This record gives sequence, structure tokens and C-alpha cells, in this order.
Amino acid sequence: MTVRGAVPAVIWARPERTGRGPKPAYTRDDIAAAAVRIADAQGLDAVSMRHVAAELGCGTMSLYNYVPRKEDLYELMVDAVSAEHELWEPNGDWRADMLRVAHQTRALMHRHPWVPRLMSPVYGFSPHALRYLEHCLACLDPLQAAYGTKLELVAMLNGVVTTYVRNELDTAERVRALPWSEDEENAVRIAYLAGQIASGAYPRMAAAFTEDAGPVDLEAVFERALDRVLDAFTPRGPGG
Amino acid sequence: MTVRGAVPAVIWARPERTGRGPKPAYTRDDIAAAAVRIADAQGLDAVSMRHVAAELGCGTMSLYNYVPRKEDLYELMVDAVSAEHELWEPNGDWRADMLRVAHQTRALMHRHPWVPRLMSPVYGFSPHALRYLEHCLACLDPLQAAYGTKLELVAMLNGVVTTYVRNELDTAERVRALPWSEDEENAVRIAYLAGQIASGAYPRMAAAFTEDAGPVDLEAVFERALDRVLDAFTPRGPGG
DNA sequence: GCGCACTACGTACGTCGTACGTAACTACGA
DNA sequence: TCGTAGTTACGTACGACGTACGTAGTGCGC
Repeated sequence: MTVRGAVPAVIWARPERTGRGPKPAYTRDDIAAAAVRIADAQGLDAVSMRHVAAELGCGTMSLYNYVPRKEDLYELMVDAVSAEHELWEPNGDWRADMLRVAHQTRALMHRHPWVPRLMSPVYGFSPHALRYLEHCLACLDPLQAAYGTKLELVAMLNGVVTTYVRNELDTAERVRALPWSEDEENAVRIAYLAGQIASGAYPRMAAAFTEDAGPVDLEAVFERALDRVLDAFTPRGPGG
Repeated sequence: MTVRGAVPAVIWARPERTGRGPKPAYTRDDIAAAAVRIADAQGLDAVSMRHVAAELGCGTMSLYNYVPRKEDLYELMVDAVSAEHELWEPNGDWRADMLRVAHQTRALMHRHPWVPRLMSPVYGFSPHALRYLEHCLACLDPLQAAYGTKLELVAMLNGVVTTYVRNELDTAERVRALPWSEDEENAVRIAYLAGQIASGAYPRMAAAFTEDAGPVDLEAVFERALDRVLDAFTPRGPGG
């Protein structure tokens, strides 16, 4: 009986190769790399089983020998880019280390703008994600706190980074698919917003927009957000 | 010349009704409500132009008279449920008010589990979203801070709530579409995770899991996360 | 009251995920 | 040593999807 039917399985628990039959032509890494190449170049929506198979140079249905469902392909992709996380020897300053982690994560998401959309707690236990998580915990060794708290810190920091970068990027990803330009889109949206604010129904929003007349420094906003998260987990010294 | 071709436009800037032609059979609210009904009952993936049209009782292509692109349908849906936000008179305690906002948002997302997946900064300026934002700013009147800071607070709180609830719910939404049961899925994932941890490659993860032997109180985790975010924006008193 | 802008909607195209059947191939049990 | 079971490879096909386009009917503004 072959495993044709749907069987509950984590892709990582499936052996990549069993004894019998012809040698597989590709590895899981080949497949993940092909999918990542497509997503980077043409966006996540271009990642279809057909495209990935074509990129690999095999028939569409051959892919299903390696990846039982498309969902699993996504899981492979996230794990593949998770391997790009540089893991260093923690230097004793957990705040500095976590800031470095956050910036690295953001850089990774800029290289692979589709990552925020695929981020899911379910993918949190792929091999490279486990290595990453272990590294974060190692960085947090100097912090006096229970592991439960440390995991909450990592989750919150990751969440904030992901949310922030998603807000940075998914408009861009969205705009790429539109038949008109980003400027046109923005112009229409801003005009609408200005009209709404000018209606007087939202006095505080109006005040907020006149206060911040200039362009917002998104870089600084991100930095402040990170600091705030880390502040929230920094034990108060006894002297206040 | 009719507006058949793609024109950059925010759906809210399009008049719902112009003078000419037969009366439209449905309002935007009708359409949003139908889509929300389907998403609530059958999940977001069941929201197709065909299904929504069928739910309304009209032909598929008639929908396009009201909603130029599916993306706009999503925007209508998010705005429709944003109307469920209860807006009260702020009582002077901004922390209590923001906690109430956060809990209300979470409750809303539990009623409509697909909302976290659709949350996007782009939808942040729909009519009901603007009302909601203005209400948050009103709640924050007692807080001594620039509007820029207040907007960062609201963004961060919303982000954390969304991330948290998404982690709560999208597994469930995902599982609904699978041909096997949630228990089977979880059993396989946990078995794999246990195997990985038992390998000894992740000593801190192992310690974390033995430390938190019992089931995690997700409710308490959420509450702590909210407190931490608000702490990060609470001005330090002069005396420490 | 003519004409235009609108509503309504059927048809059709290109895409998607993937179930299924078939042929070739290889390692293991006899 | 040799079937044979479990693979790999992949073509075909089905039922979805978003939506471009054509056509017919409707009612307000000139």
C-alpha cells in the first residue's frame, strides 16, 4: 500500500528517502530553493506547483512525490530562509543581542518580502526555526527570568518585527500586482483620507496629521518599537 | 465611456450610486454582510465571487458592478466588522480604556476568525476604521504624549492583539480544511517536536518544556502581553 | 424623447490544487 | 536469483477560482 491517500504528517517527520525505488532526482533543499527563487523574483502568488516544477525542470505531478500538499511547500520555504539566520556566540548583553536578532530578522524579510505573509506559529518548529529559537534562548541566558517569560519575549519581539515589516512590505507586494502605479494608488488613497479628515468628523486624527506634517521616519518608529518591547521585559532595578 | 477598465480607486471614494440607470438591487452593506456570513460559516477561503453572488441571489458577474476587484470585497468585509466596535465615552483612565479596546478587538476576532488574516495597514482608513481610531485617540486624551506616540501605541497594541489572536485561531482555520482531525495533526506535530527535543540538540528548549510541564494559560499570556505594551507607553513618574 | 450610463448576467479563458492511472525502476525477501 | 512491492515520473482530467468581454434591458439628464 503506497502513501497516496492523505495521511496526517509533518513534512519533517517524513523521511526524505526510503530504500526502495529509483533515486529521487531532487532534494527537499532543491525544491525549497526553487520555490524561494520564484517567490523572491515574482511574488508569493507566483509560487504554484506548476511553476516550481517547471523551475526544477520536472513534470508538475512529480512534485507531489516530495511535497504532499502545497501547504508543505510553504513550510519548506519558511524553513529554507530560516537557515539564513546568522547564529553568533552571545556576548552577555541580552538587550544588544536581541536587538541584533530583530534587525537580522527584518533584513531577512526584506530579502524575502513574502515571509511575513507565511509566518505562522505552525511553522515555528521546523528544524531551522528550532535552531533559531535555541539561539534566542542562549542570548537570553543573562536575563533573570523563567523560560516561559523568555519565550514570551521572543514571541512578542518576533511578532512586532513581523507586523512592522509586513506593514512596510505587503503594500509593495500588493501594488506589484495592480494594473496601475503605486503613485496613482497612493494619490487616490491620500486624497480620500484628506477628504475624510477635512470633514471635521475626526478632530484628533486631523490634529495628529497637522502635528506630524513632515514624512514619518519609519526607521525611528521601528527602533522605538523594539526598545519598548525590550523595556517591557527588563527587570526593574531595586532603586527605581 | 463606462468605467469598465481598471481605474485606480479606493472603493470608499466610489459613489455607491450615481443618477443614471436602474436602481442597484443591493447595497454595499448587503454585499459585505453576505461575504461576512460566508466567511464566518465556512471560512475565508469559501468567500469567492461566485459564492457571495449566490448568497445574495444574483449572477456572479453582477457583483462586479458593486465591487471592482475581489480585494475590494475584502476591504468591505473588514470595514463591516469594524462597525461592531462599541465606542464609549472615555472615562479618564486611558489604561483601562485601552485594555477594554484590546479585549473588545479580541472578542471581535473570535466572532470573525478570518479578520486577523485580512488585517492590513491598507484597510486602516475605511470609514469604520477611522471612527475606531478616533475613539482610541479620545481614550488616550489623558495620556501626556504627542499624537505620533499615541498612534504608535494604538498600532502596537493592535499589532500584538492581532498577532496573538491569529496564533490562537489560524491553526483552527487551517485544520478545518484538512482531511484529518485536529487531534491527529497535533499528535503528529507534538511527537515530532518531542523527538527533536529528545535529541539533545536544543538544551534550552528542553529545559523550557520541562519547566512548563502543565498546559500554558494562554489567557494569562495575553493579559501579560497587553500590560507590557501599555507599560512601555506609561510615562515614568519623577520618583521612579 | 433621444441617448448614454448604468444594471444584469451568460460565456469563456487561463489559472490553480490535486486525484488518479500508468509505465519504468530498484532494493529487498524468498 | 528473481519476482514483487514500494517508489519515481508524469500525462490527463476535474472542479474550482478571478475576471475580461459581449449583450440585453433600464431609467435619468440633456
